[in-house]
Amino acid sequence: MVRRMSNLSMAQLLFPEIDKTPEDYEKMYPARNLPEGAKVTRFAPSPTGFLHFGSLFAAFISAKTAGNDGVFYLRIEDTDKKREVENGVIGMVNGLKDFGLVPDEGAMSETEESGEYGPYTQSRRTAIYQAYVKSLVEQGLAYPCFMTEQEIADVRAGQEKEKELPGIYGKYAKYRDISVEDAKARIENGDEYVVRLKSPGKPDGRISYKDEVKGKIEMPENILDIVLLKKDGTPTYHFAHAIDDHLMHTTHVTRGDEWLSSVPIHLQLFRVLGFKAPKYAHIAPIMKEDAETGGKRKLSKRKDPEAAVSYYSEMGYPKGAVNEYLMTIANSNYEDWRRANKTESIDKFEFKLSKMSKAGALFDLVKLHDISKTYISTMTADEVYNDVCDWSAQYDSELNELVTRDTEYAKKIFSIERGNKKPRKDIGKWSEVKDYIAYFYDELFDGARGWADNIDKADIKTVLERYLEIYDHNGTADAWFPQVQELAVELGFAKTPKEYKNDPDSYKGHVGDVAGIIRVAVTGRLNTPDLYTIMQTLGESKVKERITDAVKGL
RNA sequence: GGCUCCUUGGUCAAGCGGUUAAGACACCGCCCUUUCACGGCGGUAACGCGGGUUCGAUUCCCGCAGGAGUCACCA
Repeated sequence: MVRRMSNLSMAQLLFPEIDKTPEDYEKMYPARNLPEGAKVTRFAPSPTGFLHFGSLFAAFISAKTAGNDGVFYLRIEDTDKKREVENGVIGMVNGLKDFGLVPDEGAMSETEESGEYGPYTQSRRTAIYQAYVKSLVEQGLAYPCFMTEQEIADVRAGQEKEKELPGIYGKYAKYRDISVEDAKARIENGDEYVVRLKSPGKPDGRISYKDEVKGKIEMPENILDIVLLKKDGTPTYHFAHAIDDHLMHTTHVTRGDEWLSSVPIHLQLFRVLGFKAPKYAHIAPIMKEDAETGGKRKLSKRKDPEAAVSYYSEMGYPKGAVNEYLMTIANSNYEDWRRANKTESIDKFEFKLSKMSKAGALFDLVKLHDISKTYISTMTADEVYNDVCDWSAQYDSELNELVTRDTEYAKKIFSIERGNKKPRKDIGKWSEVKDYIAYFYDELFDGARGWADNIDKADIKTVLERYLEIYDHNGTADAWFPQVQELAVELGFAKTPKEYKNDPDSYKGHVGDVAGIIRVAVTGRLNTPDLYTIMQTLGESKVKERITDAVKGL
């Protein structure tokens, strides 16, 4: 009885201003009205403004777990002022949006948010956390701790020396049973304090739970009197996680597996608070081959440019392609599904947490590039055009000027060998486009160069001069190649590569060499898409001008 | 160091007691082809090590090794 009285007055001493109770908040945030089995997930970053590829992956997994029926929301974990960055929130929101991840509710910018379960920014939820801590103190489950940093460091040093579990617990929990009078005196004296959980854990206790991706996991129970509220009154991650995910009715907590080892703390918190714990899915980090050690390591913000999602925007990987790649890493059966459902939306694929890999996958830029090439090859010319415009507007003003100057011309270029049954797979990212289309624009075309060295310069000249004479811009695609063949035969080249192969000494080369000469004259390249289409796109005068110039240059 | 997770080709990975150990990317070869791509066909290449259990282990158990994560008033 005395004990209870003192708990109540302790709570009142610590939180005189807090008048709401947990019950009040439970009423404010009732269960969500969702279909049976619908999942509620979240992405909860610190607003550093820097979106790591691994975080994007975690957000992607969360969003896919919620699927179409559930809710995926964005919560901002800004309880550490040291980490904060100006406009960090909008940076995260835009980073997600760049890859098509738009939360159903939650923070939208530094000041705006949507949804019924807010605030979604932890710095605006202080009163909520404190109400729950107050209640815990009333129940004798939490207490103020006045240990100084130095004291804690000393305790730790001693524990390490004795090879004991480091932390504040048992006999090291100096203020576990502090009296109200003592606390009052210290507070009046201006001493700073944190509020700690009076951990009910037993030293040899074990807990086990089933992780949605890692499977059954068994760990020692938490016995540490962990900090609930920091000295400035803000909550620690652990406490905020318990309160927020409960009040926001999160059903599945998907997060990086660096959190795996704090699950015992979290489960204990949920139990002490009387909450039902959510399901956890701990996902492995995306790794990177480490050139220095030859091993694997996490994608590093400092060492790897591709760690920042902005890298993919800058390089111009379409968001759909990045999504394809993420899903490939997430669920390996996705590639099979995609092959069987080439034109279906990625949303039709049934993503499963249980199919995720337990170990960290090595990031594979080459594979991303391949997936992106395939993805872009299925886009229409208009889609390519629009994406190139959007990308270049932000990252390459010269390219942007070129493609927007003459929209029809640009679209014609992007239409070449596109939309047929075997579309070209050549562009992997938008930053390659300028080089790829360079010869369609005089400003970027740097002349006929790179002649194949198996043909004499004199023969090249003859080919071009004769071709100029017979070139018929109004000819059909079907008539074009036979004409080149005729020219080849006339000038001593084999009509087909096969003929040449059978008797190389009788010819100067074959029709492919002739086409190659024209190709170099017109485009300055040895490898291009279909030459006829290119010439049609360039226009008669431009083709003739290029060939004429090439002849002069020889 | 304690605790915990992970370990199939170069990479991502199927597999869940008996398989010629899938498939994809990359690489190599051939075919197709006016070039380059694409596409088609084929090829090289893997169960970390040591013990068990079992008629039989990639698969189950135990060690070991290696890798990763975590041990804050950071998330």
